[in-house]
Amino acid sequence: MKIEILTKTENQKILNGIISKIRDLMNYKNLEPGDKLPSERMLSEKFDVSRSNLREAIQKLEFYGLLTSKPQSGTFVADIGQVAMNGMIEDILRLEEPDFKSLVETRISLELKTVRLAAQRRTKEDLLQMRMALDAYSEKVKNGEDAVQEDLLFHLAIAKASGNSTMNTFMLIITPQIITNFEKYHVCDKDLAYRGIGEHQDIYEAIKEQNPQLAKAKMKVHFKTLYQYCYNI
Amino acid sequence: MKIEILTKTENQKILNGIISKIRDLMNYKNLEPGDKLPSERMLSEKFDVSRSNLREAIQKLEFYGLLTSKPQSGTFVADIGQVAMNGMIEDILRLEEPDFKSLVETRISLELKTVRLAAQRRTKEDLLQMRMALDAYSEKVKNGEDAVQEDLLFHLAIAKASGNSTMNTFMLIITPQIITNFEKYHVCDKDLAYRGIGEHQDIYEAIKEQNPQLAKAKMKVHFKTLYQYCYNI
DNA sequence: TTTCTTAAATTGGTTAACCAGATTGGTTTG
DNA sequence: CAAACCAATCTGGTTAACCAATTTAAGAAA
Repeated sequence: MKIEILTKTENQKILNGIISKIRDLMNYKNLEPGDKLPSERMLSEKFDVSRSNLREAIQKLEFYGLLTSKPQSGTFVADIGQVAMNGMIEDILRLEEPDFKSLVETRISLELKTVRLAAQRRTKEDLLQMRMALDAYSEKVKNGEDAVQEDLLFHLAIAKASGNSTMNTFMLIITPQIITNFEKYHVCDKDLAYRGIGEHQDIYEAIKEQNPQLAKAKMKVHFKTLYQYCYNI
Repeated sequence: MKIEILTKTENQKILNGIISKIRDLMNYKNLEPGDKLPSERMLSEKFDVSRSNLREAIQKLEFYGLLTSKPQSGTFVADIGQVAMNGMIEDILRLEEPDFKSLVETRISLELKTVRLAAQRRTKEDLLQMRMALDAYSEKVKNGEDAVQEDLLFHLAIAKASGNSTMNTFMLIITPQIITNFEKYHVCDKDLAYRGIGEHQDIYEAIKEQNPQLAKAKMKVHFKTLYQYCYNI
């Protein structure tokens, strides 16, 4: 068989095609939670795709919790009924690449929550890590150096201190994309960076004092100065 | 070479081991943004792991936006400096499986935002889809059937109407895990389901009227009844 | 007829061989 | 001397062969 190299978007298209075929099959066969899918080999032949592509598709559905595969046994429908299964797969297929505005919106929403949780739950170790990130940030800014990374680490330290592993994960997912965009558009100028020092300090103090409402307010201030230029992009 | 089948947790451990080795290498070699990593074959030999395992590790770092690999060319460090790179990898390695409480907290926080955005941005198609999900839910409840799926689809319709693809994705990620837990602990009794009809209706109306604050308030009410039993688990 | 045993077939996971495109270094050519 | 060219090599991606655990069902034993 001839080997073909695909770009990532082409590959994505094929994957989505396979996923929709899997959905159709599950509907046609009326597969219910716990039922076993046909084997990978059979499906790849039936759909006329390579087994590795089919595997990728299954793994994507596994990521969203819709299928689970057991070694040497089979791939099974998760505990999700047909209605929800169809709805979710449709959503997954329609998912588009996130735009910068979506990322920023989501970050603000998440951080206004993590900062409150951090104020409630922070341990001494959490405080120490935040302190270190904060100091590293100040140092860089005062030396006139770029401090986007240190800024980021301070915010990630807050996410960690929130004690919510889901939000922590989400912050990790969106953070690098935000950094990339920030650097691309040169969002951070020096004046902004200087103001950032005091704002970080305020947030840190509020968390230290375990004052969730104050922490949230200070985070809001921080975002306001951060993103006042953003929406012109 | 002898083939070994691993459980998913064992595999996860190996993956994390490889990731930390990649981090060490990047530090030792002072790799900067844009620099090329050694080839997969070299790394797999150097780390004494299979190439496929190494590939998985790289793909995980790609998922978090820390590396990008170009076909027939190489794997490159993303536009993230060494400090942030180290911090993020450390966070990724420490990530634990989300507990139910984290999921619920995150869902509430996300949905209180998506519902406001949906009220601002919903199109007529969005309304239609929400209406359909809502009717399907009522129907099921009135027939005394389980309606967890239809409930879910209503909430996903709101996420879609929010016009924020990032939040939409996040909702898709956490939703199946929440359903599974709900069904496991039998959170939803019939009384709750009946009240859900009216609450959904209220949320829908607020979104239709494009009243973000009211929509948020109604969503809060909905969550209150939904999760009043949850925290006993 | 029922239950236990066992061997063959099936399955998802893993490894190794292979492919096509990109890179690179040297050579040729203007 | 510089630019264009070309082939050998290297790279990530893809496929096919292989592995071991599981499942299945046929056969033996009760």
